[in-house]
Amino acid sequence: MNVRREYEVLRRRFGVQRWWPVQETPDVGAAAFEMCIGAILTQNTSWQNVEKAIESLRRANALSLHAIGSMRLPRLQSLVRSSGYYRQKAKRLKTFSRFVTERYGGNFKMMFHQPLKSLREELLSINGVGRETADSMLLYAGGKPIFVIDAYTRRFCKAHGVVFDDYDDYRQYFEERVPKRTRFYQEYHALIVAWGKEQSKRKTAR
DNA sequence: TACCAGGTCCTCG
DNA sequence: CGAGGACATGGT
Repeated sequence: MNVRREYEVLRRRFGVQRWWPVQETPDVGAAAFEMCIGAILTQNTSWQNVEKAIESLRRANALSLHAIGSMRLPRLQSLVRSSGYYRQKAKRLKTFSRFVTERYGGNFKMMFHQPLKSLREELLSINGVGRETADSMLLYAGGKPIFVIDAYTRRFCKAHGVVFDDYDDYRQYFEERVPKRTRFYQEYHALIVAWGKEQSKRKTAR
């Protein structure tokens, strides 16, 4: 497929998405942390359910490294319950928070100051953080130029006759065909999600 | 009622 | 490795 052209097609069809402008928020650290939490909670789960969980965390004043790290597990489980797999996810949130606390002395933002490649490796070493989750964190929280591949992206590719076996092949496919710019990657992925949602809506309407 | 949703990890052969 | 299963809620 013509990856550049398909971007324009999506852009005309769905308009500007501008997901989570973390870099333009007053408290960049807080917004980035929330983005990372969202990335874990959304694993194989609808965003709608994730939003409820994030709202619960916010109301409980629990959207911080320290809060999640020190909270009792059952309490955290009940706060993220609506996101599904809630025992597993509560544990993953804790693992992630503890990792950052130990590795960076609780200075969450410092994490994104190291070289991209080693940072990605590091994220992947955390239990509960796989490639899509790591890349979402890098792209949307860290503002790093990494193209995120998810179920929608694979479906989008397939619809255009492009199929690979491996996750990283998809990533490479996009990255070598569009300008290496964070904003562009963010917007493109968001547009693919918009496309994917419309597809599933249409399917159920048939 | 059944099926799906922006994955990841573990186990077994 | 690689296939298969577990994890769980909320919406349609």
